[in-house]
Amino acid sequence: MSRGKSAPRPPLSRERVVRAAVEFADREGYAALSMRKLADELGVVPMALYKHVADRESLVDAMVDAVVDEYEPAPADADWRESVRATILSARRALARHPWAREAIESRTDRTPAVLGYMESLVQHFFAGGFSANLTHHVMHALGNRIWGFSPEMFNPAPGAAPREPQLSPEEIVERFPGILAIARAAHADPTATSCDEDFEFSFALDILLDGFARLHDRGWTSAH
Amino acid sequence: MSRGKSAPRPPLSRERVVRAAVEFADREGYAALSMRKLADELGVVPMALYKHVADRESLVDAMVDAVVDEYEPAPADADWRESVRATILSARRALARHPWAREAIESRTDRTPAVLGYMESLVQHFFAGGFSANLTHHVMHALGNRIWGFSPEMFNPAPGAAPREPQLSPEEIVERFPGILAIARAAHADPTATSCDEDFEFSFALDILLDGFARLHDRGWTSAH
DNA sequence: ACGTTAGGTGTACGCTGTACACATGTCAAG
DNA sequence: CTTGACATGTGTACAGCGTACACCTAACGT
Repeated sequence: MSRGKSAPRPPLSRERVVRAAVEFADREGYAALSMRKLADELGVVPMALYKHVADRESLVDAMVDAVVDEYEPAPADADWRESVRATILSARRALARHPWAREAIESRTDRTPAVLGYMESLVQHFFAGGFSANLTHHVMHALGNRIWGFSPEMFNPAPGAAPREPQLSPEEIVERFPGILAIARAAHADPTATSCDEDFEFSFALDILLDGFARLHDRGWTSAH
Repeated sequence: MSRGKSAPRPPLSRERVVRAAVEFADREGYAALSMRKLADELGVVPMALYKHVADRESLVDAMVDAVVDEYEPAPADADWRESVRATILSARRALARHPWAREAIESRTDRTPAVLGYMESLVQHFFAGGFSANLTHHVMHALGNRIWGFSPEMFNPAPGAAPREPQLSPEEIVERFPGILAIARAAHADPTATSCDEDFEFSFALDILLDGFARLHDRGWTSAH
């Protein structure tokens, strides 16, 4: 009799699971993502997911891979500096589309092949610019998580999170943290602005690092291990 | 009669709870810490903790505060650069004593007064060096999480964590990630060494940033907002 | 002597990841 | 056509989590 059931649900697949997870996290945030809610989303019982992903950890791995897949390659004619910069800013654009990816990436301990591939591409940009393996090693460390297009939020709390406590009165802030207050105001032409231009801050720090790399490279720097 | 009970347990207090939590995390790791296990540790029922801390989040806040309290002030006669460097390296030493603090700090969204006080002290070092509020704002962003004494682990997986999958064969690594392999080897005089000198990498990146800050400061740089 | 309160207890709820046994539907081999 | 294997989805169950809420008990100020 086949089945004229109400919902002729397409069969699951690893790819469908991962895509649904990405969309769910885009919509509801990383913290809201759970195996059970994702199963609900797919109209399926939680354990069904485990036929397609080993566990939650490897699902997140796959989600990160999906983000990395969105990175755009650097223009072919660029020098090392432009290549690295363009690649990292492309990562940053992908991150803007998937804000949860920051938390996901920070929580990873293992590197998937896709992730290693991305890091390899950065390394090759430095090599193409004549960087030694030694210097490249150190500059990759110095970039750190910045290769994923994010730097830690210094002043802006995570979006959508209300402070847990009243914390401090304005008077106390003025008295105890005048410096923080001053620099918070100094960054904005509009002194009532509440949030920083994160893109600017990101490029600012990135360029300082790239400048430093260039200088070390020019003078043939190497660590004296 | 009074009570000659077997365990004349000292009464709980917020400080005792926090200290026990710090010791537990030192010993068992951040992931292992739960309200229930901590209560066990203190010979008390889980809900008893809630008489002293509002919830798990504010317990972690207090734990981070405890770490920040261990930071040592910079020598009084140092210039801005030495002061900042010494302060941050002091934070790094505290982090070495409390490895869980990295995860804890990364998971914070609100800043406690103690945390703001630490940031304020850094800001004041820059001010004392003649930095404008504007430049100080940007350099604080550029430092990012580095002010807490850590940079992201690029290559070393979290200590004590076994890889979940065999991942890739050595042949595949050689073929697909020659650059990563090269830089992994280049950093160590001993090519069989498996881990990086994280302290070196940390200072390396920190000094590049401080160099950059000094240069911008010397030329009176300001963002053209 | 008595009401208030601070601190510890016990129970309970809803949430999480996932182990395990089971049902079903598809397909290859006999 | 039958049969057995395999892939896929289901259902139940368990241990763990944070924490709300009602309760008890001991100490203390009046």
